Amino acid sequence: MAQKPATLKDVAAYANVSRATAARALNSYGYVGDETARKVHEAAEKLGYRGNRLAQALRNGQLPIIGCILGDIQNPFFARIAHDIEVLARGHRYNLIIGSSEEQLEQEVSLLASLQSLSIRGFIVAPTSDENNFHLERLIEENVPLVLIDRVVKGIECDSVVVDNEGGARKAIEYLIAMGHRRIALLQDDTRIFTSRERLSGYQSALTAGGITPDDGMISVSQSTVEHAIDATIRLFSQKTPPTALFTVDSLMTQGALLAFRAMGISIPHDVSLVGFDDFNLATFTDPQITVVAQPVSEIGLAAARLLFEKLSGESRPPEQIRFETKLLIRGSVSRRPEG
Amino acid sequence: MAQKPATLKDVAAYANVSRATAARALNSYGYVGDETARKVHEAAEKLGYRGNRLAQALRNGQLPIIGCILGDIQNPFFARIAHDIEVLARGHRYNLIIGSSEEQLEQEVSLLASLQSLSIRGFIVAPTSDENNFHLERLIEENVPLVLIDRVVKGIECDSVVVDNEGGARKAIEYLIAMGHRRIALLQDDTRIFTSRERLSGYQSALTAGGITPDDGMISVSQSTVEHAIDATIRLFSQKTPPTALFTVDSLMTQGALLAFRAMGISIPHDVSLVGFDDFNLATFTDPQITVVAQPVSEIGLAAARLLFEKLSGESRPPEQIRFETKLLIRGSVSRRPEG
DNA sequence: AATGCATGTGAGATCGATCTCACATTGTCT
DNA sequence: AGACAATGTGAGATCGATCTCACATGCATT
Repeated sequence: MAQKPATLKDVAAYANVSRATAARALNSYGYVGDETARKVHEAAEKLGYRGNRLAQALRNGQLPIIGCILGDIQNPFFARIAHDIEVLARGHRYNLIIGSSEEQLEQEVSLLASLQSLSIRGFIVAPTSDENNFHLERLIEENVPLVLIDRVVKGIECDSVVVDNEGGARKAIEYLIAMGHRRIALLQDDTRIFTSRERLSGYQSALTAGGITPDDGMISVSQSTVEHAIDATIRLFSQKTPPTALFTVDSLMTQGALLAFRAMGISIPHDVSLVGFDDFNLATFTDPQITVVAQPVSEIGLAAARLLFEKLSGESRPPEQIRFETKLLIRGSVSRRPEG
Repeated sequence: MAQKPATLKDVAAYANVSRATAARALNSYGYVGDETARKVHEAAEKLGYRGNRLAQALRNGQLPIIGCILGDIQNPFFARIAHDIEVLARGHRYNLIIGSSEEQLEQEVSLLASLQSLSIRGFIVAPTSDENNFHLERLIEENVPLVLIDRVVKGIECDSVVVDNEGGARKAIEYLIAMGHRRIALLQDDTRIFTSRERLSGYQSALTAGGITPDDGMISVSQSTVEHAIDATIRLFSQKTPPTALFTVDSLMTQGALLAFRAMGISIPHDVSLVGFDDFNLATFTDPQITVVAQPVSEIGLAAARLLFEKLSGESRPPEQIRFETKLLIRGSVSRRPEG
């Protein structure tokens, strides 16, 4: 059992050279005799030598791992992004550490600290909060490559990849208004979260532009899980004068709303119209099919990883802020409301 | 910019003691004077000292990180498990590295090697293949804590957490047979994969027990993604004498089948009956609601993490093999077939 | 022959934390 | 007083890979 993995010292001893020479041969730098190099490689092969990445990292001050701090890996949006980043990272021989902040600033801060103490230099973060981002500021100051994803933060100058949340929400609400709705509800997660805030703002500005006064009773806040969204939807639609339409800010909440409606015996689009932010697999299977604001999910992770590796390869350029457009996919979950 | 993080040496210098004493004070071991300890803690505070986990890991030979190699993080089943493991790991001050094998043995092997060279000692793996598992054998030999999840491998003696795949599949097929179906198709992923093989075996044994000869034309293999499953389903149901019922082996494939049926204008349960393995959020929202074999997803990650941490804390006991039961949730996607 | 340069190699320092060992102080007991 | 423990501290080794420096060679040029 447990024979330790071979170290460089073992290889050097086996090949009858010094550690320095062995290192030169294996990493091909400096002068090494052909014959010596051959011997070293042979020894490495024989002993099954695979460098200790920990020692290498300690020496050169950084670990080839990308730290990825997301809201929740169970959200298919983040899962897709994580997957895409991992694939790209693999191409650069990087691994991926995924941490969930669970939308807790404290957890985000401590995760980041913990990863930094691993000499990880390269982060992709979906920041939870708009404020108290000293931890991110410090990364920038220390010149650690950082890409913000899905969310940006004021005062933090760095690469970022987001979508046009406000515009997307506005399109959704304008469409609902055009279909005759006036009592339009919003199911969102905490407004500490950037996307939530932006989508709220698109919701509000579209309402106002449509001559409708935003009403706090039309807004419900819940965590972004199917279960919480079910409760929040039920609360929203148990009012005396319930909304005629609902806009949900992410796909888990959309699914929660669907399940809540079913439980309450509310039919879509007959009783209530629904538009969700972020498309999902079964949006076209449900009856009716669900109208959504789609984001180019497959491009977000890719873009973020690309930006990060540019920075990691030492490229120095001004921060790049990528913002993807969203698209309203009109399906069947919205009905025209005659009276308005 | 970029002032380096404080090291133990800095703290020691600031507190006017040696590195050894500073270490003793911070890690509270050995003898340290009260006053000295106070000074050291004060210095650490002032300098914002947070140990370098890399150096610590190099020293004591292991890194407090769990390596988690799953099939595909985009499958909600694995995403849930990863999430649960992460939460538990956080409690032990461990981080989680997630790698996707993408069901490629080669990728699984190289991921594992790469994580091992980080001195990670503690793995949770959903092995891709039943054969050529030298990499896993080596872990066992080297006494590295390993928990297999969702899948076991013959010849590898270690902790594992799986569900009763064969029984679950059998229940599904028996139910379909009882409802009068005889042309029952199977949509599965590669039989290299343990769960796929077990579910296939449950499918076959139930058919045989029901007096039905298994027919290869009734079996379609696809990768476990919604897109691939759509294609595979279409192929399956474009035959001259198409099946009257379909059993799908995971939730992404179930969703693919649903979308394929919609695209082909096939109605459930009127034209085709459907049972899926693994429940999913919208299974009760679709019309009809989808009958599934449910597995206790929330317990799998928890159990795996528990077993792993038992081993990591040095507990030595014979390998524990946990197998959860599955449950057939009868909803509305199966119809009785009069003629049989 | 003396100088220069290209080529090869090894000894030792370094990264940061921790641990062993040796060396001081005290205080306590015979 | 002398012996011995309990307490407190620092010097140096260690983990494994890499890099700098110094030191050899050999060959070609003046």
